[in-house]
Amino acid sequence: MSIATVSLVVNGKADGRVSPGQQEVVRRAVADLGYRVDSRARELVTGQRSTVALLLPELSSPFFGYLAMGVSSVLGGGYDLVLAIAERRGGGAPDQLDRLVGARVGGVICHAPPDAALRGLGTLAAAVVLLDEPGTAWAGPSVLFDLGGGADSLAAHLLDLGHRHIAYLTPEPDSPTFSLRRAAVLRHFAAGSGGSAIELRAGNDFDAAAAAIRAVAAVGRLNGRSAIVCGTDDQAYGVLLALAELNIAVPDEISVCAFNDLPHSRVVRPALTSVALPARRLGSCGAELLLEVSAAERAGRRWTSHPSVVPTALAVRASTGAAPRRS
Amino acid sequence: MSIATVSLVVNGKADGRVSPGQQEVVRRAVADLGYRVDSRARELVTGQRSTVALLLPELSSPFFGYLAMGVSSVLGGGYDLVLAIAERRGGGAPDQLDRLVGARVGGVICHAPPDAALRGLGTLAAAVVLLDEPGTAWAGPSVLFDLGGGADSLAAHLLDLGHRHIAYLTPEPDSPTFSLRRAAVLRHFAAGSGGSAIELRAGNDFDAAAAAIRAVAAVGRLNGRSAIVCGTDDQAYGVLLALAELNIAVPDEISVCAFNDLPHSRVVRPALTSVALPARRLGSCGAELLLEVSAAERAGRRWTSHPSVVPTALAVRASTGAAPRRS
DNA sequence: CTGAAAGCGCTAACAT
DNA sequence: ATGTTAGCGCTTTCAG
Repeated sequence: MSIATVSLVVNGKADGRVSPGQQEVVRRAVADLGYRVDSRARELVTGQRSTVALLLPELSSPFFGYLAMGVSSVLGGGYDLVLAIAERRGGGAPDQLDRLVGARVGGVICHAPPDAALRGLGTLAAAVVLLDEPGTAWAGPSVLFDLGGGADSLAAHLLDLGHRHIAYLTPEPDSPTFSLRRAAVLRHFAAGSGGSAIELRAGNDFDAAAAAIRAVAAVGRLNGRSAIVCGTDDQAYGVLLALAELNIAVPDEISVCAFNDLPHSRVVRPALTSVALPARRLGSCGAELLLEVSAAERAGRRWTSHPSVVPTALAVRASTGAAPRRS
Repeated sequence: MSIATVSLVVNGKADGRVSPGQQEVVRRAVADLGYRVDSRARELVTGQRSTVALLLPELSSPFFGYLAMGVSSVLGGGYDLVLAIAERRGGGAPDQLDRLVGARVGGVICHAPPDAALRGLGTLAAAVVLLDEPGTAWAGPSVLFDLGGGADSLAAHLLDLGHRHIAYLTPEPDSPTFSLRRAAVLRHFAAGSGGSAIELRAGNDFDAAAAAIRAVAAVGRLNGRSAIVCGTDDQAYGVLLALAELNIAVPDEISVCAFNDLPHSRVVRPALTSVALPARRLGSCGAELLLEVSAAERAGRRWTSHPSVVPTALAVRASTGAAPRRS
């Protein structure tokens, strides 16, 4: 039993080339010794790549958890998924990228890359797909949310309820997905159409959002606003917190809504009206796209196409109601 | 400039062995070509392992997100983190493990492994640390929450408020961490001490928990219970949902509390009293432990010690209040 | 100080 | 049907 024979058997290429007897012998030995092929050595000689990297800014929001599960589920048992969390403060993104090229990953799926990383991605010599990164210079494969559609539904809902004057709270640091959400909502409340909007900024977490609202309320800038629209659910939760403290009734005095529709939006009080952004599908579409792209690249074709877009839907709940009559 | 010289330079072992001139030449070439060492080939020859696997049951709860971030932050740039999600239904755990041994991972950090996986872990020939898996047959390195302490605080809080008759909702499928939480709470409400408890089971998500409560309330089994304790925050959110539907006031008619203290527990209404289980620390301690263990193994020593335990703390909020006078 | 050579664990083409 | 050989991209002796 030579070393090459073993290779043939474990790779299922032993069809007419190894006698059934030998095959059994090999199989038993493999089982007894608990032998597994060293995938690194295998890839070294075959040149195939069986690991894909998922590059995320963080993982504390369930949004990214769902996204990762979506990716994982389509990659399944066929690939190793390496997780790179590019926590902004660390600035460790370049490091992470270096590791990935060193590991010869077969592909990268990337959400909200720090700008430095975005440039580095080009160098990667691997298939790259970008997620939820609309309207950047990126010409490569990507999958987007239908944010425009979602924003339109949300605005229509608000307009229906009589809201004309809103505040828009947007996460900072800004990013393309956030600025698109903002622009797509705000254009429905442009001054010309009899509406108006003020813009607020705060970090993308409960406390920062709550603090921003408290500060704005303290100087009376919320007066005359009948709705607050937030870039993310997490911000909206903070807004709800602050409004409760301030004894401002939602939605009777002011309506609140946002983008994401995390599961928790059903259970906060009042339950949050939100544009559902199906993260899991974003991840699974991204992974499927990556697989296609890298297959195409391996076949020598360059892959070109418009971004895939995953649909969004407005979930209407108790946090939005009719605008109060202006006093 | 030979191939070996390059190796010396890029590995910083060129001290007195390569002339400064050559070093510069090499460095420039490396920069120009964008060359990175192939870490797979390197590890093939050196025998070192620079990737660790994180094995999780799912990622949709922020709990696991924080855990993963904790792991990632201590592993930092030094290791690749491969993520294996062993979604229970898939039963894909054995597959996942096979991949990991094939990839020759240097270590595995594991939370709530399916039983099949747990057995397989022994075979792994890599350092393994278990997280939040108390009192199993596992004798190896692990890090635990101080669940006993947390349960005691929670029970004391409830007892203080006059609660004697509770319902305990526990996630299913059961697991060691869940059964320990349950046992540690329930012993404070044993029949002998003038208390009583009924046990409820439901899947670990909002809807399953809500359905369980509705079902139990429908047959009047909640009568006489002044508090519901849940194994996880997610269950408690479902309970809150169901109770609101049923027009049962929390905490005036019935108190609700749980384990985990996810960030969202501050924003549900009423805000949830919960035992804080710092997931991020669990992850970072786990990663540190793994690093120690594998260093020890490499040095030939076997690593033995008691499990590390990360402290817990009770966060008291509005969902628990004085037990109503029994009618 | 530098380069040639061996070999890590594998696969694929080539002999036997 | 089986075994032998040549490398995949590296690191590490060991001669020059």
